[in-house]
Amino acid sequence: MSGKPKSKHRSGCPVSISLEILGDRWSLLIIRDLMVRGFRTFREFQQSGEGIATNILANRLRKLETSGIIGSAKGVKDKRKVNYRLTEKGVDLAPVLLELLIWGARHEQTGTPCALIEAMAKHREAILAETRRRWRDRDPTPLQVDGKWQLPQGG
Amino acid sequence: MSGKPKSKHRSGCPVSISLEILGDRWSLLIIRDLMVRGFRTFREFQQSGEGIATNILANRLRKLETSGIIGSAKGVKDKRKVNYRLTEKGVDLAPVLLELLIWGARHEQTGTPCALIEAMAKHREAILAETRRRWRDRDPTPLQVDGKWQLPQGG
DNA sequence: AAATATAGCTTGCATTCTGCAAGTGATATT
DNA sequence: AATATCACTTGCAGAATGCAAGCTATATTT
Repeated sequence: MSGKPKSKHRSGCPVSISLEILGDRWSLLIIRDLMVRGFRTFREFQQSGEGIATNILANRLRKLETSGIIGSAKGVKDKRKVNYRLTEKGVDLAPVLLELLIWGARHEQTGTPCALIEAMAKHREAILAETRRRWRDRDPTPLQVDGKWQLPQGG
Repeated sequence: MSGKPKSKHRSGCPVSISLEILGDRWSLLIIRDLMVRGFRTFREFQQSGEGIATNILANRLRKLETSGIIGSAKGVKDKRKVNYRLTEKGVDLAPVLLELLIWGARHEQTGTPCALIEAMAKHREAILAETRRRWRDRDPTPLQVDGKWQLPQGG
């Protein structure tokens, strides 16, 4: 019953508030795995290849859930498993992720072919529309498999 | 002359590499201040209102310069001052910043009016074009003053 | 049914990063 | 000449991170 405000932000700037939630090395990678790789479980995130420690992963999943970006549910077939999924708030991060991808691919040595980068920048809206559609339809197949994009009409 | 690779990345994923550079609570805020508020000096960043510590600020400015996102030059009138500026690589972060802004404004309590958020989302391309133009023309006036956007035809 | 394996964490500990206050050196102003 | 300002640097305490090991619940194998 205290009169204190629940959240104390550094400032009212939306960018600042977004960074308080997402501004670390791991959170957006987890969201990427959920969004484009179709990962659902703790194990999958852990073996994602980036080498996140299990305590950090558990901590980030908890924070993302608290922030309303992801949700979780126990597996029905295998009750040991916990299936994570993006919320609408989470899938709304698709543009952020896509812009980070385009920027990194353009300016850093990532091995991404130039033509592919420019194609992604050009078909930005189509990629985002497909991402949202897949989420709405609960389409479980990954958008990206082994680094290759699975888009309609081969964008 | 060693055969070691200069940079060891967690993975080749562009998102991952972008986050190794930008994935913290402060870097993108400094870029925001350069891009939309017209800040140029250490003092200005420090007094930006978010409360960054001076050692962290110095560290981030150094890292951003090493990454080629910003450049710096001693002041000509006042030689104590160091003027920072975005490089092209830095200004290419405008879409990332804008998407973070739109996401935060949509999903968090930032006091941003709904109408303004949707206007920004709608006029995305115009805002980005204006940002790039201002950078190319070295237009020194801030894009945003006291939280109000200074855009042609009042977008 | 008992033993073993797997999934999703938690714990302990050493290292690194962060935040805060104070201090420093090079200009600039009074 | 004294004082102020700018851009940092330093010291230190506390928080976050990375790594290995352990733990509990459920599933699979024998």
